[in-house]
Amino acid sequence: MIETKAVRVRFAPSPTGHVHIGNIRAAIFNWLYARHTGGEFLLRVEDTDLERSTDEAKATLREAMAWLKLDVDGEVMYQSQRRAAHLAAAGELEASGAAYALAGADNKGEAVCFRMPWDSKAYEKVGPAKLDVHPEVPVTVSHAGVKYALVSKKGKAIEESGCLAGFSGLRLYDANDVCLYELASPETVLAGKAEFTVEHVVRMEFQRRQVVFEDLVKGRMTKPLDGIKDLVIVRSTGAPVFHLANVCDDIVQEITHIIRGDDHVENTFRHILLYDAMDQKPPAYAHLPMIVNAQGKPYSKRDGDAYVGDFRTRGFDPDALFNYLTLLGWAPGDDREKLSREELVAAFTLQRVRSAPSQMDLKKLAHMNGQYLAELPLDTFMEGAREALAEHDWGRGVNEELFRSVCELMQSRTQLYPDVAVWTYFFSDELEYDPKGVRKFLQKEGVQEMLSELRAALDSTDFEEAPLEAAIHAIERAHDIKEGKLNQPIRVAVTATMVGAGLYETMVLLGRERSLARLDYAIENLCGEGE
RNA sequence: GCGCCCAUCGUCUAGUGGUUAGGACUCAAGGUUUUCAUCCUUGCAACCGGAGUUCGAUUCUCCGUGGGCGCGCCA
Repeated sequence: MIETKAVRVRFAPSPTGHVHIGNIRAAIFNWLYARHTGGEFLLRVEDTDLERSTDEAKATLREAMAWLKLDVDGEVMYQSQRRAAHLAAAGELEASGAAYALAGADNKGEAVCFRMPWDSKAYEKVGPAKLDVHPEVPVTVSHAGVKYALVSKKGKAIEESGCLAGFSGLRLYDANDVCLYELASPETVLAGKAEFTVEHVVRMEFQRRQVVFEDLVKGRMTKPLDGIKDLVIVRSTGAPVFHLANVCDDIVQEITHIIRGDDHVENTFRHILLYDAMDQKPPAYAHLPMIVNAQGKPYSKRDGDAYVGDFRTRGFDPDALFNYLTLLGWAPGDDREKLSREELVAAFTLQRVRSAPSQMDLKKLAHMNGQYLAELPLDTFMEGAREALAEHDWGRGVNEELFRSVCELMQSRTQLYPDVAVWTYFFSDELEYDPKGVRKFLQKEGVQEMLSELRAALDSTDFEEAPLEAAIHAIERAHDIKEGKLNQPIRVAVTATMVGAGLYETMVLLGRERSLARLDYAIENLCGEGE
């Protein structure tokens, strides 16, 4: 019988700035996985870099998560408070011989360095390796690794180094094919009892080994051990390094699945060895593809739209953004795209995550946002609209009843909240008439006359949809033009634009006084033949 | 430079050893609508290249090419 441990995942951002769209996507995937499996979603704030971590960043982080409704289970862990535990772990590693002291380059003290273990379950033999070495640079072999120089195409020396474990069965040869050195007993070297510097080496041979782990989205991952370096886990200042803190805390929080950005793949090869050295079983890993900008490049500080808060101020709905971001690098496998939280939770699996980077498409996001806005409860829509309206002078302190009616009328045709900028004509009398509309619909033969007649007729017309329509149609019939032909001229006259909701409804909302005043203004000042 | 990873319409993606390679956004053309939006119909548009395996490769393998990531006493 297999006992399956309850899933525990975490989002572990470092609060050094605004929350990046890629970061929050990692949070979303973690959250989805936790909810899908009935596990727990933890938050760990990695604020060990005290100089760059700010309270403001911590606050915006929590805001962004709350906005996207990413509810956290359990206590939030602040990594800065775990420093003692991290240092203790480093001490144990050093005591057991798994880590060693490293003299600081600037003589400021000793750092602690984790040595890639000589043996591990994660290693796998891949056969012999042969490397050409630059003869003028001596090869050094010590418990801290092997340093050597390869030869570039132009004959220059390229300095390289790798952990000692990467060079099992190492042999160094000179130009006469004489073996100058053989790593016969790694124990002696590992214990720091012997160190070698060998000159005039032109070739090195060793048994290549690689580190292996199974990634839930990328599959089997391998990396040659000789390309891996030992890892500083405590700085010479005495501060624990990310790698140590990260692994220690994941152990303490009993994290079962680490779901994070692709940029951490390389760390994983070393982290699993750290787990090993601490006698812990590594968690499962899932590395998510990166999100890139419209140029196909990673988001940088120059991309203003990379921060979660920006999406909010630009008028996106959190559920729409959540839905869209979920679809970046993941798909349910059928043709569904607009999915509710529940549907997303039900459908989400790590197996279906892609492993190629994907680009944001703001147009598609906006389209989806429009769908979400249209379905929002009126009161929720009003909140967002009110916020966006407050950006405009004419949009503050508006009549509540009118505002509600306008929202009702316009909700279905609003894609982004800032689109409410076009609602001016409902709330203000300072209108800027669309010149194209004026030319096309008002400065036409007969329009002035018909509008005048309509104006007169409206004095005795109820401002309700049906009577308005009837009155307009009567004029049209009298002038022998198609019903509806007069609507656009009227629209331009009373709203100053060519687009909007139904004309009759719009006029009702505008009310008699405003509608007639604008009609008067238009007849007097805007009509007449254009030249 | 070295290492790891990736590659289907412009973009997000589905999919298969034999399919008219499907959907969505965008764009274009129609229809509905008093206009706009919604909605509906139609259209444009993709398997990076080359070898190999195979009766057959977009799919499997290898080699290129392109892209991303990593190579810190940052996280």
